[in-house]
Amino acid sequence: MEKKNSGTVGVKEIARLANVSIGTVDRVLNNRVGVSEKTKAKILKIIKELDYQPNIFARRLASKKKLRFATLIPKVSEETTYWEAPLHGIRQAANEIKDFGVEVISFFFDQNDKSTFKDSATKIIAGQFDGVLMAPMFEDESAVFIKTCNENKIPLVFINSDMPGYNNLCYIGPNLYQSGYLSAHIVNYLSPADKKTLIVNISKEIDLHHHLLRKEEGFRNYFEENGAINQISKIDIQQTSYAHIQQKLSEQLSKSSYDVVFVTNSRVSTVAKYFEEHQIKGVKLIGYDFLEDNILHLKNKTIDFLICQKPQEQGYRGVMSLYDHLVLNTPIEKEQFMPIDIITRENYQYYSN
Amino acid sequence: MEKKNSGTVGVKEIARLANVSIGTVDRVLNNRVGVSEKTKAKILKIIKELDYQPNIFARRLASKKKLRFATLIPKVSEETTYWEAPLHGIRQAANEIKDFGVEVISFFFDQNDKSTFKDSATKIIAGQFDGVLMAPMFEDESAVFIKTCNENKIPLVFINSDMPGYNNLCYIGPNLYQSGYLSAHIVNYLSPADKKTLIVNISKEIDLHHHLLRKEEGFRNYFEENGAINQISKIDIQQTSYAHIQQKLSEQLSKSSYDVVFVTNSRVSTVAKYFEEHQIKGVKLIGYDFLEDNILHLKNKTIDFLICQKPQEQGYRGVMSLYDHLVLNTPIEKEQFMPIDIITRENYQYYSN
DNA sequence: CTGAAAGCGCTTACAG
DNA sequence: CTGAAAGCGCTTACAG
Repeated sequence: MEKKNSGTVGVKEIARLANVSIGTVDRVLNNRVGVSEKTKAKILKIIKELDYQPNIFARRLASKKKLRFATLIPKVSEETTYWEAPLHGIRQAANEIKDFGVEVISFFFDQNDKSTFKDSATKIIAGQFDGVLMAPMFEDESAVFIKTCNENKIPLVFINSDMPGYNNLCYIGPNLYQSGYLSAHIVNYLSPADKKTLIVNISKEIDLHHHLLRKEEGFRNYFEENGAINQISKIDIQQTSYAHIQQKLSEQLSKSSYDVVFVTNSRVSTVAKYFEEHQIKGVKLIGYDFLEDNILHLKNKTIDFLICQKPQEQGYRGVMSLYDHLVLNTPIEKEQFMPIDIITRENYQYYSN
Repeated sequence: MEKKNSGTVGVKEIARLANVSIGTVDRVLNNRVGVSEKTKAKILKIIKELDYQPNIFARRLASKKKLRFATLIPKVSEETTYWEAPLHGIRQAANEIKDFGVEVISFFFDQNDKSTFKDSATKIIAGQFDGVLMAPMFEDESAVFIKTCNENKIPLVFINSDMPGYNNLCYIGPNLYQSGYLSAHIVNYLSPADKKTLIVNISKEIDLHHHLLRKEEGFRNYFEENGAINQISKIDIQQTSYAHIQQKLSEQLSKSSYDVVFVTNSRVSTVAKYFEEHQIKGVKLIGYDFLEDNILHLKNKTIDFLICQKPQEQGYRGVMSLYDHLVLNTPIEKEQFMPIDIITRENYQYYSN
């Protein structure tokens, strides 16, 4: 009467071998309390010897356990649609794991208003979630939130920008310094040999500004380390309205002309708009992110290169990391840097964010 | 006595509503024979009204159905390790879906020996597989194999290179023309303005050669369409030994010097080796593929750019497409072009094949 | 053409 | 601390 399934062993077989019931096997399998050390050891030994692999389908079918993840990222604004992509990735992951009993709930904040971050953070704490994914943009407010999560033993994933020195499960996002470094490397290939380069930082929030400075640092260091001839100027624009940006750019460009302009974030489309309106030609323009506006100017030939770091995948992998950690108990790599993709008008058609 | 699971409906509920047994519901669900048109219609109606979604876990747990996929790609040779990556992707996919009852068996052929392709193809036909993934490198031999698969109603996925006009499930791989076009676009940014460019095709097999010509075509057309000043020469090297390549390159370079050399495949490392041994400097070198040898020369600064098209993902998505088609019954996109990635010495660290 | 029962490999109360 | 039973939502023979 061979009625065993071929090859794979199950709880029943383990129970038989250990002379206990399957209930007891289940208890040690899911390390629940209420098993004597002795029988526990015996069962553990058998499990190991047999290299027992639980059947995830049977487990899911029988289990009623549910997990809940919270995500906390900036909301999509008129100023930038960048955060659509991570949200899309989060939703994709949520969809894939919902059949496995996990629910993902999204919270948002306004990049220009720290209080909205605090409000959402408070809601998440109150919501008793099992895992959290966040974009830690505001340092102080994030630090407070992280501390509370740590106290409640809620695993935290950071995406898009890191906060080193905190107790998070992992970081998934760009290496900012290296992306600036790469940009300089590209610039270095462009003619003429002794180019005049302008770095443009556009950002309202001081906290966000730090990230741009990391890119600037990478950019500058490339030229230093490689001894390339290059004159670098820079301009910080701390208001994001077009009128203001326009005025600042006009001031700067009246003082000097440039061969290359490097915009350290996705606002590059604003600079492109300025170039087009003012008929500025022959200046190589490099910026960040695969956004509709930017792609438009890439097609126009106003923007030459866009650097992009898979924002959608950041959201996707962020949620999946929580799942892998909490459900599958897989070890998670602490720092997961995204590829640094170079997008031009001849390969953007096939790019996947 | 509410013991129904919240929200979701199952076969039991459908059976109750239709006044039949769950066995009958199961029959129409999996469109098996032996149900009267009348009850079938009734059940179908209820399924639709309830928007019934089967529980995949229960299905897998209860089902004993197995599927078998075959893959047919070149074997890794000393000449090139390129095919490690697609194989790796295939294995990754195989691993992910093995719990879902599908087995993936890999067959190989020698790129320099068509008879090995035919041998493996024969084995696959004999093996009665449910789906096939292949790299259709040899046109005539592939055509015969494809025909047999079509007759046996075995779905076919092509990776790496396409064979348009055949009845395949989908193609997953590069747009060769566009990758040549992009390469030219990059070259166009390089100094000096009026560069002398050399195209190098290295390939033994005539069939493979066609693919290189598609890239060359894209490369040349870019300059034509963009009216850029450029002098293009080219050299076809039909033996792949280093001695032969060396001789051919020496001949060519003795006639003229070049600013840029574009190698249309992964053999670019051989050209790099030649440059290093012969102390040729200041020539920009562009080629294909994220292979260990190539990356070495990228780090050396002999190779400037590598174009890469995610070979591992091609294998992964190829197998997954068969799975999605056969198991999940998802619609599959016929042409799936890979991104065209630009790799330099400053971003290769983070590249994922 | 249709139904009733057993079973897939787990987890979940419940009883002791 | 441990066991026996019911059940998760399907599929699979088997009987009629």
